[in-house]
Amino acid sequence: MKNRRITLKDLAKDLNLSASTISRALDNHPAISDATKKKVQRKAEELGFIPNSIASSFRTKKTKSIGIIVPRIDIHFHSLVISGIEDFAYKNGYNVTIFQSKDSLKREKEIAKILQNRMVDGIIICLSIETEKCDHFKKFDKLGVPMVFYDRVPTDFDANKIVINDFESAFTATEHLIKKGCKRIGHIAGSQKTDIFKARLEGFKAALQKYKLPINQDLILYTKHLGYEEGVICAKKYLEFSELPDGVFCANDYTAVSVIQIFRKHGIRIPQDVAIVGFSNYPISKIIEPNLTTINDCAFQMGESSAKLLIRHIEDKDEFINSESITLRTNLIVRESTQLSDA
Amino acid sequence: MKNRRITLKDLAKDLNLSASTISRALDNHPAISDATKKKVQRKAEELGFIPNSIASSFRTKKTKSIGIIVPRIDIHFHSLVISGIEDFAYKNGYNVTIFQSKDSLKREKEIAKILQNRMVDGIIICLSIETEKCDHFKKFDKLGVPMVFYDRVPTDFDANKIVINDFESAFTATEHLIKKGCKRIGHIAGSQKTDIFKARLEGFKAALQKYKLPINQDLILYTKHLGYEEGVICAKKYLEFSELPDGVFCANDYTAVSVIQIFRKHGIRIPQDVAIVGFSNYPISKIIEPNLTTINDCAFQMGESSAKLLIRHIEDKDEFINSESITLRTNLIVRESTQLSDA
DNA sequence: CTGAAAGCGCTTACAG
DNA sequence: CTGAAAGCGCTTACAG
Repeated sequence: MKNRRITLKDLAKDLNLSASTISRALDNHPAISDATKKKVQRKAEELGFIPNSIASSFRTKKTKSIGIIVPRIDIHFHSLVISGIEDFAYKNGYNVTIFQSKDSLKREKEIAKILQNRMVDGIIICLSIETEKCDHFKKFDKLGVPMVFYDRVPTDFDANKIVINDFESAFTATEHLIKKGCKRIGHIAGSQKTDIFKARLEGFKAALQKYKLPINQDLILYTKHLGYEEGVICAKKYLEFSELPDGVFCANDYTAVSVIQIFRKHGIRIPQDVAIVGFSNYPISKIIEPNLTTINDCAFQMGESSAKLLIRHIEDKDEFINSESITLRTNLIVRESTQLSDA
Repeated sequence: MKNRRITLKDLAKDLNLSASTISRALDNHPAISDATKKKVQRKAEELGFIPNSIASSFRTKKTKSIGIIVPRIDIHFHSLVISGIEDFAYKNGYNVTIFQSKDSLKREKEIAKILQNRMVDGIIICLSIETEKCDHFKKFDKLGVPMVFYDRVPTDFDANKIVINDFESAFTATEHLIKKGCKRIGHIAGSQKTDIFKARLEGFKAALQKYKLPINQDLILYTKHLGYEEGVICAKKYLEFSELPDGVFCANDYTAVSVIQIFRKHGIRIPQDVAIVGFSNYPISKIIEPNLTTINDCAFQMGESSAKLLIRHIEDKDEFINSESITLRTNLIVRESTQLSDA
């Protein structure tokens, strides 16, 4: 029982007006009289007219659609970013089409190819972990399709970027430990191939230097993916030392959680014996006992900002701007893993 | 420096062929000679021709696009489902556009209105918590746009559904506690306005009945949203009883985690004194100590199945099928919260 | 095996 | 304030 859908023409015939007038009336065009607009709107409502957005996109070459490429959407950080993007996009009449690169460069390239078919007005990207060169994205510049990168951003060309200040955040986290009296501070680092983890390590070192604490290379442990299991291994390494660290700054919350759990199993009190700081403010940081002090990386806001920047670039192309780079403010959330609760 | 994009016509002129032939050649149409196909494909490659998918959609009335409406994408369950949908859709040449209802009926209706503009070939939906009547989705049936509902599904009309067997899963979870020797089993229930939580409560009761255990209403605690904080409150209620339960089946993992934490704080051993089972297999269930025994609700598979069913309905409309309902298998993952580890 | 032609449903520059 | 006309870039039924 599929009825043919109502088109502009149907409305036009019904009202004895031209399709042009109908189109303008529905678009609230200033040249159309209020009487006509009312009449058209009422009729459109009555017949249940829904404009064919594909036809409109085809004609205007605007899809009001944003493409997103993320490594995986089931990683909490990315799902929060996407949520922020969707929220801002929705409010501004854009919809959001998502693709997962699965951290595969090959798949990222495939997706980039697909997105050239004019399905979207702009693209928001977090690079796959495998991506080192971004040639497959350069063509969008030529095509006039704006891009915004977040979190993992290209280093080989000038692009719109939304990032947090990893160096400064790591500095703040480490400084917090120092101010709590820690003198022998460890760091669990992420892959040094990734800029953001490199910056976190640098921020860590810089804080130690500022406060004239020695940088003890043994206390810096490196992981590949900052996974929970890798955190367990790091924690056990610390336990083998003749002297424990009295504070650990972990480059993410997963590893921080494993350190807390392993240390506690060995009767080490947190924060009295060792204070722990994480990074990202994952949901688990509020649940683990003791609650984890961590850096709030503002993922939702990162999504909002990405969408905002992208839509601005879509809607008014300022020929003088080549690229914009925005750094978001993070904040340290102090919880029990560095501070005894009052209770 | 935006160059005009290459179109079929450009290729046609270049090769002294008609646009029809180009179109067919690129589509691998059987009537076109292999020689021509080769020639066309080579030229297309050379000039960097990318077909305008909007024009094609407009013409064929197929967008190769799926719409998803979820309450929130930053809820882990939904992000897993979406991941499953994206994965299956991608393999089959579909892309995926997401909308968040934010659990608001008003917003869900707005989105339903937007999606009538022919942007998508089909829709996958998890109803907002506020939704009781689904009139705003019925028009898609008339329009011939297939829908698949998952998790929270409509009860007021016949629709394609993908669900798990909540009753049976709850039965299994409770039976597991009984077989571990529990005789006084509590249940933390979700809102009884939601079918799935009602079914979990029923499954709980059915297991008790089967094993001739009394159903003690006092031990059944009701929450609104099964939130972590609500779980804390429930756990404290249990502590006020003259006799503790010796097992608790929680309708989700968050409340199970809070029960574990609160009980342990009061020196209650888990599983020796009280055994705990959750529901959903959230990431935290593997991290909390003791690890949580829980029902794996197969969220990713639910996404895959939803996409598979939807695409089947999009691609070959079988006039005889009015609606399909698929129930997925779940499984109990036994961990330390009900069983002492060997270590 | 290939081509000419029509048309999908809008929007908009131009004319009045 | 309104209309006639062209056209966006494809696809496909029809013809040869």
